[in-house]
Amino acid sequence: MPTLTKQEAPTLRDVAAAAGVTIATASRSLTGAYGVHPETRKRVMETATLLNYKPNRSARALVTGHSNVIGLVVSDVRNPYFAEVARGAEDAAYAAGFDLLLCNSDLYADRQMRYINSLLEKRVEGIIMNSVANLSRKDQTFIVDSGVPVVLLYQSAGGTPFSTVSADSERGGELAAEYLLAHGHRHMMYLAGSRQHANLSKRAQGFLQVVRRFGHKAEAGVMYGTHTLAGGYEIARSLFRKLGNTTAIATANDVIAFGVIKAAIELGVNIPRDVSLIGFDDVELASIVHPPLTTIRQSKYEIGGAAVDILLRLAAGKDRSPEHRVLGVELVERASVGAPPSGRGKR
Amino acid sequence: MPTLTKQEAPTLRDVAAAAGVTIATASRSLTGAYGVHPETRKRVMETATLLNYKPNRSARALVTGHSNVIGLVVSDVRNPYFAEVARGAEDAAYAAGFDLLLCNSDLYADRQMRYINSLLEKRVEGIIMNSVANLSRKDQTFIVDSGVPVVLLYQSAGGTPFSTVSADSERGGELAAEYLLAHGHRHMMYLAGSRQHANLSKRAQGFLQVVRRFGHKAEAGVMYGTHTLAGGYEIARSLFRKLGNTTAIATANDVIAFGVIKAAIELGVNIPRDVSLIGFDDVELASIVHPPLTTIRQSKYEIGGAAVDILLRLAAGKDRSPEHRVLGVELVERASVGAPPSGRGKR
DNA sequence: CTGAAAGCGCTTACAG
DNA sequence: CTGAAAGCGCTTACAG
Repeated sequence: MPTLTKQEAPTLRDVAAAAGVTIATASRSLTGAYGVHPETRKRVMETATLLNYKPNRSARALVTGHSNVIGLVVSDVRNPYFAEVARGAEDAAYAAGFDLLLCNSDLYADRQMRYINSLLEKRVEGIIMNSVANLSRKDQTFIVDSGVPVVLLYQSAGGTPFSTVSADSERGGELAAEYLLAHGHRHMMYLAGSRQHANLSKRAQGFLQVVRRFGHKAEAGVMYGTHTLAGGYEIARSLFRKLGNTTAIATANDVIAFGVIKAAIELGVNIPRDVSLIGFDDVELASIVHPPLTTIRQSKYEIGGAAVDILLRLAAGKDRSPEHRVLGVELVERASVGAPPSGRGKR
Repeated sequence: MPTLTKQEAPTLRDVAAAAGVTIATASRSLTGAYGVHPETRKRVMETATLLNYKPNRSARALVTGHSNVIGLVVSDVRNPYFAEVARGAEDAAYAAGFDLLLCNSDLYADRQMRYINSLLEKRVEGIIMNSVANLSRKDQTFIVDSGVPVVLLYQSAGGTPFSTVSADSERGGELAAEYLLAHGHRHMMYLAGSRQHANLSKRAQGFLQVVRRFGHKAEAGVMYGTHTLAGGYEIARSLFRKLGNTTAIATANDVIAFGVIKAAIELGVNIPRDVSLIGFDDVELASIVHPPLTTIRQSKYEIGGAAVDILLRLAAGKDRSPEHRVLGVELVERASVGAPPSGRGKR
């Protein structure tokens, strides 16, 4: 096989010389600025493709001040929720000619900050971050002061300097509780995931509020952990050992519910016969899990797209005031919720 | 010119001025080049943090010629396989101080090429691409000629100018066939996904070879489609309508198998009682699906990491000769494969 | 419509 | 150890 001779990549100067113009005219021809004679432009374009010219984006970014890059900082793309968000964001970015930098933080503050710094050095046009809750006050201020548009993926706690996009978490939690109560459940357990996670907390809040409003005949406990399959699995294993009178489990996201299902299969617990289960997210796989998971659907892909939308608007204009969007949720009825078993759940 | 107001991001010049040195010394202090007096360096570093200075990566990239960015072009991050690969790649990149640009091509040639061009303009240090099979000869040559290190995520067809990293697809296919045959299956169907996809084809090849070697008493058909949940679902729906004597289904990846499961649940087909199913990948969710999916495990996360490894080596040295890595596979036994039903599968 | 020139913010030989 | 200067590859006022 012939080894390629690594010739230097042609620059604008090469194109200009070959086309018999100055680099100014070459630049104008290539960037589509008007005020160039059509024939000149045509000639430049042709020699550019002939020479296989590719503009150096670093050089362009340096002079224009625009990187056309957006940073996406999520906990972990392997979480199907974030994969959906990432795809939605990437499609929106692609459509606008922007690139997306993927960062997985595992929600570690130091890793998040290292990413933030790196993105800032890259002069990204904006940053999408799932959460900022585990950062210190100082780190948060640092980000605000940097001036980059930031959109967070949870509901605004009010008065945030960051934009936010999220599903209506509280309403989702309410929906889950109402559904469980309607099926006769009175003793429920809420697997809330991380305490610090704003969305998850809101979901728990919505859930607990409805249960509380129901009166003294219903009750719901809360268990915290990590919002992963492994986290749900761990908690479910201990929960199943002393189920007591709880007849239904609600989880802060589908992945936690998947962990519950895994534990149930292993321990021979039948869902929904022995215990009912309702998730949150409606991840694609929720429908093929056993049993198909009843859950609260949120529009993950659209959330990613909306986040990019906001960022593009913020990056384009001089108005940097934050925007907040809340997308609706709906209950998706499948097969993981049934009536409480007759033996348990009654005092 | 008056001094800059505080809104403008401070530049090296600002830091240098504040520290009482030239930008050359400031630069050397910040980049850690040796030959700077410790006290001078200390002073520069302090004023840099004081001014909240962040080096402009575009400027640095322009002069050094190093972007420290790697491009990852996959079909779709929502495919759990790619999510795993992406995470493995991102972790490796992060550890090396590189950033990862995420691109979803849906395997469309034009979208792939637009990404390639964009990455080339960004002067990425390397590109990880799941496949190049659907690109024209011309496009492939274009990529080779560009000189960027590229690693593909499938087994080398031999003599490729690109590096490759993948699991041992053929061996995986063999493993699946051997397992099914050992369980007494003689009439099998292979859901191969896309015809063009090298890995998937290799898997089918390995599978069919073993069946063929078994002799005239065993047979296997092949059905093509898209390698997605929806694709598996579609094919399975039609397959289940006229199952004939086929008693086992093998799929080219887990996601296709998930589609089969979904169709099975809907049509009341019981796996593995009515028909056995074996997947490929061992995606995290494979264990909690109903029934837990027997499948061939490949090390997805490690594949992503290995791809970055190769790229970093290629980017660092002058040796640009491609490298090929094949990672082992293993069968993970769960509950989706059983004996053939007594009624069918016998002539 | 096109050119000459300044400059974006850095790094790095080359001197001293 | 530090400075003066060139230059990376572009874009864009400013003239003509």
